Amino acid sequence: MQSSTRGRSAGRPRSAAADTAILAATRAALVELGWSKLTLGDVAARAGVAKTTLYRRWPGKNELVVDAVAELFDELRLPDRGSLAADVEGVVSQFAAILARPEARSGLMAVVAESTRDEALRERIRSSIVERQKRLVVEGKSRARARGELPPQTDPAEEGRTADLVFDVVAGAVVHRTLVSAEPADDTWIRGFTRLLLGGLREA
Amino acid sequence: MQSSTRGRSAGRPRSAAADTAILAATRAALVELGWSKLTLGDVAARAGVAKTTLYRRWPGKNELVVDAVAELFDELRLPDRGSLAADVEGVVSQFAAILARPEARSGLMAVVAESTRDEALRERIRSSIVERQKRLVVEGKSRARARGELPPQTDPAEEGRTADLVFDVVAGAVVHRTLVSAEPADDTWIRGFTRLLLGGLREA
Amino acid sequence: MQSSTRGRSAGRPRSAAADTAILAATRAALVELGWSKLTLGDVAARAGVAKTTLYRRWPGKNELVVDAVAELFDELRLPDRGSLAADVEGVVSQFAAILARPEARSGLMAVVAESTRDEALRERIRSSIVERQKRLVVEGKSRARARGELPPQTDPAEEGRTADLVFDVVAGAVVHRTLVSAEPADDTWIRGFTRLLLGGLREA
Amino acid sequence: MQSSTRGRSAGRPRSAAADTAILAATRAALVELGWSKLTLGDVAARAGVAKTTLYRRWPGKNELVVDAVAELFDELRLPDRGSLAADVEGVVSQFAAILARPEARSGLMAVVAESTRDEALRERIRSSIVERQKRLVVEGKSRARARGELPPQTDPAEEGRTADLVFDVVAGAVVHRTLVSAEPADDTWIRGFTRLLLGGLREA
DNA sequence: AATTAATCGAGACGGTACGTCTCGTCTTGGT
DNA sequence: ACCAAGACGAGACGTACCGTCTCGATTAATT
Repeated sequence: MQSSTRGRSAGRPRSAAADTAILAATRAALVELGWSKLTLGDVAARAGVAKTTLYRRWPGKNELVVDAVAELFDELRLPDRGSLAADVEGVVSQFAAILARPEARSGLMAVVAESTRDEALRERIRSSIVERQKRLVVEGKSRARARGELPPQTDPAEEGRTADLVFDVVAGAVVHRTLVSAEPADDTWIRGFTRLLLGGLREA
Repeated sequence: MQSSTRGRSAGRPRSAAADTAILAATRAALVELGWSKLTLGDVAARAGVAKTTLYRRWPGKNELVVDAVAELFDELRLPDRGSLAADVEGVVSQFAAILARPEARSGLMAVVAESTRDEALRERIRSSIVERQKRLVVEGKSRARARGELPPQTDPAEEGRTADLVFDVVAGAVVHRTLVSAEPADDTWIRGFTRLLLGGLREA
Repeated sequence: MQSSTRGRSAGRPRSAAADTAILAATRAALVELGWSKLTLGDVAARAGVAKTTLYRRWPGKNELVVDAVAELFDELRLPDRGSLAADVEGVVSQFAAILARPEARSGLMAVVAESTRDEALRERIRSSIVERQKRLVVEGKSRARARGELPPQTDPAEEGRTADLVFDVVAGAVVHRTLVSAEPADDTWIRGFTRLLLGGLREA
Repeated sequence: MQSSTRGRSAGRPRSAAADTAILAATRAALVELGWSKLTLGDVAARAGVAKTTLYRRWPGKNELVVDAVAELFDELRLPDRGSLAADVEGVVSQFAAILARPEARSGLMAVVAESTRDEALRERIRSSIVERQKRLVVEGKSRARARGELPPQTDPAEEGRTADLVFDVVAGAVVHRTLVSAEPADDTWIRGFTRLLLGGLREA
């Protein structure tokens, strides 16, 4: 009795609007309550959805928050500002702006903390957030190379290692500045950091 | 009438042994259960202490974990290995080793996450962990200066800013590498990172 | 749109079996532990029910015990033994037998004590126990009147007052004998009490 | 080397004022909080005394409340009003007045309830309250006999049984009226009850 | 006057139960 | 087959008292 070709199963299809509403409700709850006081019952209520609907789509709080937060980082862009230094400053500035938003601050570190004991969650974070944003480093480098600010690529493996290192340094420094040291990543700080990073890159 | 100057307060004094037992039990619970499944009732039971004793001394789970984790970082030393590069590699290596221990991994990020919504907790982390370990940066720099590897100090304010920046970069990069990217900070990575950092420092 | 008239409310309906199990468990706990050592957690465990289920249905220990004890008194019957004296002796004997059971002894006085400071509880006791059993007095009187042992009813208000008085005297005397004086209400005592009561009734 | 005859032990003697203060504080707490919310810590604080002092003198809450309540019933008097009926009405009225006071209402029934599972407490209640007040029945009867309202005593054992019965009926009826039926034992009720009681007594 | 010993206040201690909250699952009837 | 509603078993939360225990400080009677 299966009419269509693919497994378009019978019965009422899942509401597409529900996913959007749930993720938005999750971010709203993160803003108001923070991660530890966020409850799935509350998210369901905000989204106008039953708890069962929520559990049907996400295994639990951690995975839900990862998805809700991941969307925030997709806003990052790498605008061409003419020089490598300016490009780096621009993207760092955008990154700092996202980390200044409470829904990101609260959620991101919490799921990272949880991920230290949950391999599946770690993988989810890596694929949804980390690897997804490494595009910025790769793109930035190739653009700098086109401008002649960096020497042409040599060993691809070495290339990957350097990209990973740069990503850890950039993301780590901004996160540590804003969340651990709890001081603003303002323009002065960003300029200082960029000078240090590019200096290191030229030497290495 | 109170005879003495300060309040050698009346009543039975608090047991000093209890504090030690509680912090050790907290670390043990972090290893076994991780932050989110750690319960204060369980910690109390492990420490052979009543829940009330625990609540009498710490306001809650977050503050307890901060204190339990802070002690771990006091193990950090800055041994003189003859050159700035070797010194940095040494301390980064120790730092990475601590972050490889599950009681640190689980606890540290979680309290940072909580601190995004709790000013008092943020201050506790800062004074117990962050500021406390900046000593390493200061000491390393002065040692390098004595060796002539760095120019003598000029502006003290500028000096402080640089120390903060270096601390954010070092701590942030190692944390991001081990917890977010979830890859080991092995000797290869440490050498690469140190080269980048020192290159940047010389330029800046 | 709600189709039916009254709120056949949505959601899973409450388990009817739980109520029965909880009241039985309450009586069992009263027998073993008495009122003051009875805990709602223990009752829930005995009934194979979660604490929340219990709190969803009763506001607290007092109300639960009232309901558990009230059922005991519904066993009282007024068998026709041929004369008013024999009827009274019969029902007093049954009443004494109930008060000899530990689940009644423990619970009844305790909730009466609590009710001195809780109007709602007082009303609950009155409707579930006191007024409910006054039927025995009314029925006994009408039966005696049919036999010609008592004069026909005159003033209905006066009638009600007398019924209340008789109920207080009978219930009070038996309770005081068994619980305060703490001596058994055996056949000798019951005969003596019945003679005194009926003597007074004929005069009054 | 004990000099004196009795064991007048050395050391600081117990404060006599403390007992008075504690019993008064207990009654005050009964009025404000009732039995179930009365805590020994609170009583100690009201009495300006340490908890240890209180536990040194009473085994627990129940015994303390018995002693605090027992003093209330010592106020009962049997004034000579000229006839048995008037005497009974007088003492019943006093008894009802005491039971109208919250410190008696709250405490009395609670300790009776507790006593159903505590033999030592039951004995304490009996000796401090019940037997102590049976004097009223004995005195009332002998006075009535002197007036010729009752026949002279015959069998002493039978005499004791009757006194017990009368005490149970009087105390039980008043308690039941005021605490269980929770209606006032006003003059109308007292007159009705006295008529019933004396009618029964003359017949029996 | 010095000694002795039980009392006193204060308050921390190991326990236990409280009543509430959230979890993730399981029934309902309705769409 | 999906949905909203809401009851369910489970178990941690942070608080309140329990009755006991250490403290140093009093306070009389005995030396």
